Amino acid sequence: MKSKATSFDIAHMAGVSQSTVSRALSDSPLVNPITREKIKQIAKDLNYKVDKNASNLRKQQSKTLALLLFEDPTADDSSINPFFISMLASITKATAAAGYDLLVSFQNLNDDWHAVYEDSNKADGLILLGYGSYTDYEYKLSQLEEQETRFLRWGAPDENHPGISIGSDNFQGGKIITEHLLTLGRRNFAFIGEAGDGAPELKARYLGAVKAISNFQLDSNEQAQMIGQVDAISTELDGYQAATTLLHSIDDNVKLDAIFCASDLMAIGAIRAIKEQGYDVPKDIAVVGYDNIQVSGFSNPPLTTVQQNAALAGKLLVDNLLKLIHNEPVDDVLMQPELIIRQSCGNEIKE
Amino acid sequence: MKSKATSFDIAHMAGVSQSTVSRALSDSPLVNPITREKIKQIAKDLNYKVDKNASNLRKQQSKTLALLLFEDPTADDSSINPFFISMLASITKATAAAGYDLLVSFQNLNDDWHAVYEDSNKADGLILLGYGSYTDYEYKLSQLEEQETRFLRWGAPDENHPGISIGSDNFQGGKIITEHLLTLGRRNFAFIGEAGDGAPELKARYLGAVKAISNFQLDSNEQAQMIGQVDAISTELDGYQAATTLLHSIDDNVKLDAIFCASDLMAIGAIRAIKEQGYDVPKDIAVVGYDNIQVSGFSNPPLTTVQQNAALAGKLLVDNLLKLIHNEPVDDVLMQPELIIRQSCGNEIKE
DNA sequence: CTGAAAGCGCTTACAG
DNA sequence: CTGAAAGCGCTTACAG
Repeated sequence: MKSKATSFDIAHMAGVSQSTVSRALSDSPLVNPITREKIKQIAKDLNYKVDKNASNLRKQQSKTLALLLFEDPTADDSSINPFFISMLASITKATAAAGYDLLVSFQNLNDDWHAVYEDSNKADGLILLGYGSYTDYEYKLSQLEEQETRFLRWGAPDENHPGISIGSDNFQGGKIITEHLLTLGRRNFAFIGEAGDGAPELKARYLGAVKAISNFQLDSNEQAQMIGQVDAISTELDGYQAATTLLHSIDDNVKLDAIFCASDLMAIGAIRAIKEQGYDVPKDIAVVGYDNIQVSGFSNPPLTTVQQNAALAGKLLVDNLLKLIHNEPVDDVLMQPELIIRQSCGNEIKE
Repeated sequence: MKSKATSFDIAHMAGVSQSTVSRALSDSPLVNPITREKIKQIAKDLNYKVDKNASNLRKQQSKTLALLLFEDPTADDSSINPFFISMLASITKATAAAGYDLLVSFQNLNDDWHAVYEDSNKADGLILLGYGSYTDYEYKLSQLEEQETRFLRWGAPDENHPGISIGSDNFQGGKIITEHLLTLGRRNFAFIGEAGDGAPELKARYLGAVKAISNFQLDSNEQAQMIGQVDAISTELDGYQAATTLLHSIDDNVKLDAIFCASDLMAIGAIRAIKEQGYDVPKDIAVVGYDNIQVSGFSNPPLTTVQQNAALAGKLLVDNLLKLIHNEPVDDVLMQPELIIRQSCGNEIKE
């Protein structure tokens, strides 16, 4: 490989000092415009680019952000949470728009990841993206904070977690979609998805559903209830199995008429199971999901679901992280999800 | 922010020279084991991490790879080619496994992207990922090559393109899926997807289909033909519109019985259009796609399609790029795609 | 407006 | 096995 030109080479060719080259290329007003143009032309001819390692070292910054993605270790490439994919895209774009580079890393919760990027000056700040329990994680977050690493977490703001976070209001999401089902006349609900502390996002969706039901009872004096809940993580197969279990375990006297799945993929699996058992969706049982992944518009029936705004989320994460880096104050943000109504909730039973 | 510890701080605390600290932390055998452990302990206590900018500057490397993703500028975040998402994941993992970091960037074909990363010493090599015409692109590739930038391109190996590439055999993919349809008794084909030079990957799929048909005629002396082709880019809507156009334009005397779509998303749109026109899939018209995206297993009917091995592709790209960086010889690779048989091709008509 | 010089934090030949 | 020193390629105070 040809050895690359340095600012000294340019200086030599332009007949000026290396300092002047550096100034000219960074558009310093201190340089004579004619000199500047001459230097820029030479730099262009030589395809000279400022060495980032040197300039970052000198300036003590990296103009780089790092995205740490925490995934379920069992997930293979194709099963990465689709919402995260959208986030990844929007984060990448927002980062580029701000003139920063993005270092992407898929992390395992067990890795010794904390602080590596920022501490080694490869990144000016970190974005942590991942669902799930942060218990193992707590300690590392505190460490990040203690080291005064600039980082932002995707997830529900929570006083028990160190650092600032931007998240979607999962409780509200579970509430509005359940309210919609109640409006449509559904009364006997089941939830497919983990509702324990290991999956706080899903738990919040569950609690939102429960809240909607109890509000409804209070307001209308009508009966409505959550009659079942089955743990399930994320895939189509998880949803299929959970729904199968659910249908077998439900008391025949109670007519289950709505299943709220904590993810679209699980909802699609649940629909498959329900059909197999001879029920119709949505006539017998309404099924709704969460995420509004691309598939959900094309499932049969098309899925009613809750959408989180990934584009906005990515932009907020990047913009606020940059504020943090520039020592500007940043607050937690709780984004409101949006209800996407399609056919799987049974709108037609009202006709 | 606390100012970070440097190797001099460690040296001072350990009562040794800074050189010894550097050696100890890089596990040089030149350091007394006891000294080394002492230094490592202090470094750990201080949460010291080697400054990458400094060490990279000194070593003239970055231990970083850059992934440049070229997307259709019209695509929004959610419509990024699903295959690329899988690639992104596998590339990320392969990069991490090799001890490298990954810089990710979504590029516009018009950007002045060429060479920036490597020339500025932010990356040791580049991976270029994107479908479509490389005409605008050609010049920049030559420049990369001229500058002796280490880069690898995803796409069909092609003598007209500078540089080494790893790609999937799209011609073969189009051929095998068409052969499968022929085996199932389909005779009158249409292709949905661009078949021009602007989309060489899709064109190759089309040509593979045409080849399968002409081979079949030769071998069996039976009639089979490609009776239509409609340009379409990528989305469900594109497929829907293209199929609608197709059904309206086809001569009534010829019974179209198979549509090969250049992507799964378009196939799903095509199925929707076909059903709307009152035809059954696959009874009247078989529909097959390409990509094997997650949706395709859940469409109605489930989609027969062609799968490219993204996990292997990502690994090959990274491994071979590293070889290039280490001045080892690397060849073009043409990967063989795999036929995924589901119901949309009409297997049941043989029963 | 320009140049000489210091220094960012490392790694590594050189000398011992 | 260890240390003193050079130098990677920049940016930027300092002096003019």
